[in-house]
Amino acid sequence: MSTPNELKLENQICHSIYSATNALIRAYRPLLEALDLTYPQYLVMMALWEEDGVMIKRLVERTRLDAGTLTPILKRLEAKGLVSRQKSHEDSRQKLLKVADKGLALRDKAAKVPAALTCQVQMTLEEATLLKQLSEKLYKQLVAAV
Amino acid sequence: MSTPNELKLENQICHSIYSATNALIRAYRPLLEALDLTYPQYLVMMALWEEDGVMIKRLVERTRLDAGTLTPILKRLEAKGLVSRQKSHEDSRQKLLKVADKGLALRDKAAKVPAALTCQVQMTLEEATLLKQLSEKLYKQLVAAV
DNA sequence: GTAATTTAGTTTGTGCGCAAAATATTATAC
DNA sequence: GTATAATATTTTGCGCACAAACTAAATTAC
Repeated sequence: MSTPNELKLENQICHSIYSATNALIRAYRPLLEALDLTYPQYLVMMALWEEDGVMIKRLVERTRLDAGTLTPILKRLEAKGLVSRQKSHEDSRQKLLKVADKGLALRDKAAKVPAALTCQVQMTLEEATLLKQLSEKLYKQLVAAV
Repeated sequence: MSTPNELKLENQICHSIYSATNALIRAYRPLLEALDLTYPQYLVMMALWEEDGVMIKRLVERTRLDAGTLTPILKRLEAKGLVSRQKSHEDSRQKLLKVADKGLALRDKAAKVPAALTCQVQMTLEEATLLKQLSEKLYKQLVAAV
């Protein structure tokens, strides 16, 4: 018996998305190295640059990383002096995150990253937008399916 | 100065793809647990079910995982008795991979996974196909951009 | 035929990604 | 007001993902 079609690699949507994502993170790496950030760290910084002074719970929502993943990332960002973590006074279970001066200074450098990455991808704006929309749809359905 | 648009999370294509991929792997997890496989291990098994008796180099091409990632995955598959690894006689740098009986038996169980996963995603065939095509395009451009 | 290069695969070290368990604090029940 | 449950975060353990360094074998210079 030969391989059924649905088990053929070339028919796996997940394989395509999976390898595209890995390739994307790999493409970000040399660009982010200049900022001494990994991609997930960069995600967290973007979330905080846009909305500062939030709790971890909020970052979980925004970055879509889970809490167990965020804790060590935030510790590393704190160790680099980019972010501060302090107990909330209202609710001491929570931790308040703030971008430090050094973290804010990094934003200008970071602003060059998206364009540099885009250069490596010759997709039209329509294609890129469509890819984003479809990915969003997939994400939301999978999260809802729980 | 507020966050420039290109640094806003909602404008990050990569964030969408990244979180969609993570959600996808998470959705596969309970289905693959029944086979005692992780998603990358499942990828490797699919590659081997379809084309058996190959070298690692060939698996790197097919699965798009790198050699340093594959080595420990293949060791785990061997430890589970699903795959054998033996030195090639023609070229003893290479290792010949073969699906073991137990690995072949797993294919029938695995055949049910794709349909089960599809149930969680309410996308049309057109959307799914488009997502796959766009992911492929992105992957190929990023790999070529090196 | 030996030195230099290339190739196939492994090892090492760091950082996720996440399930499950643990900790600590707050809210709810009664 | 104390037991119980819920919430926020951390910890633990395992399996990638991958760059860089390494090992061993085969090619190629010459």
